[in-house]
Amino acid sequence: LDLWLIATFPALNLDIDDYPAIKEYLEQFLPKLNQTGEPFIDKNDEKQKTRKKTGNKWFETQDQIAYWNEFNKEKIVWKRIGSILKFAYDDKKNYCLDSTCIATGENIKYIMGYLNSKISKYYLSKEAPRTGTGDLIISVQALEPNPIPQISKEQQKPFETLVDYILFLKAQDLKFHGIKYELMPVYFEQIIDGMVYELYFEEILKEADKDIIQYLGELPEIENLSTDEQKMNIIENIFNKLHDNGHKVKNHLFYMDTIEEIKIIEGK
DNA sequence: CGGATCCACCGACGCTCAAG
DNA sequence: CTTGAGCGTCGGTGGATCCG
Repeated sequence: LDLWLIATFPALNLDIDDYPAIKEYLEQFLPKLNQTGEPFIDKNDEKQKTRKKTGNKWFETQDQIAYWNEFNKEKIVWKRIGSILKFAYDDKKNYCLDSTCIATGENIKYIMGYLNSKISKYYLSKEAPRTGTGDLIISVQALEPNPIPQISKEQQKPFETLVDYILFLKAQDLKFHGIKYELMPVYFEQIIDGMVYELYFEEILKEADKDIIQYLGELPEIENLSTDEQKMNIIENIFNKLHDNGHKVKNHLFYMDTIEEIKIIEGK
């Protein structure tokens, strides 16, 4: 299945006459497509408005989007406004609308993992501006001052690998596999939450013998494995090991909210 | 069960601001 | 002036839930 995206960004300076099939298709939506903001009467005698007034041509999008090529890069995508914060990873060149934001650049998987962590959500819920109805506005302005711990590529590795595990698991039909498999991505997310706490409160956690990063052990990469079965086997083995009640990671995570700072962040 | 009601969310709007 | 980024708001929608 081939899907084509028609993206008539003004910044592309397209001549619609070079694309007769697209022109013919879009013309059926005139005069609605005009960007004059003027009202008009449609076929059913209903009063309608053309699109908002801009200097752009009738077949073009409303916003300039000179940065359109950023959509083709590895990126984080999130909904700008809402009560539930989710930061998604995309390397499939998805284009998205004004109701979302994207971020491209370095360290994408680590930053995505961080932004989805409890500590980041706590920070945003305190610091980000809100709409009149109380929804959070997670704009560029809200994210820029976010104190994301800057760590080396080497330190980012376990974050990235766990992100890969979670992305793989969430792409599977976990209900079909069973309840244990549904728990796996949830637990790996908890581990990342704990790792981010450790970046912030390393001294406190080590003092209380509740740190986890040094106990994670080897987390094998899955991206070069050829079959989903191989990936699932690796991930399940790691899960079995880290989720065992005798394992320090499980034990330390379970009691992490005895730390006062973490208790506050988790609202307990 | 079907209709009424609610509510979170999406897409789009109108606007400001910056730079040239 | 034009181009371009992006902020905060709002109406409509559709899924979820309630209720008779």
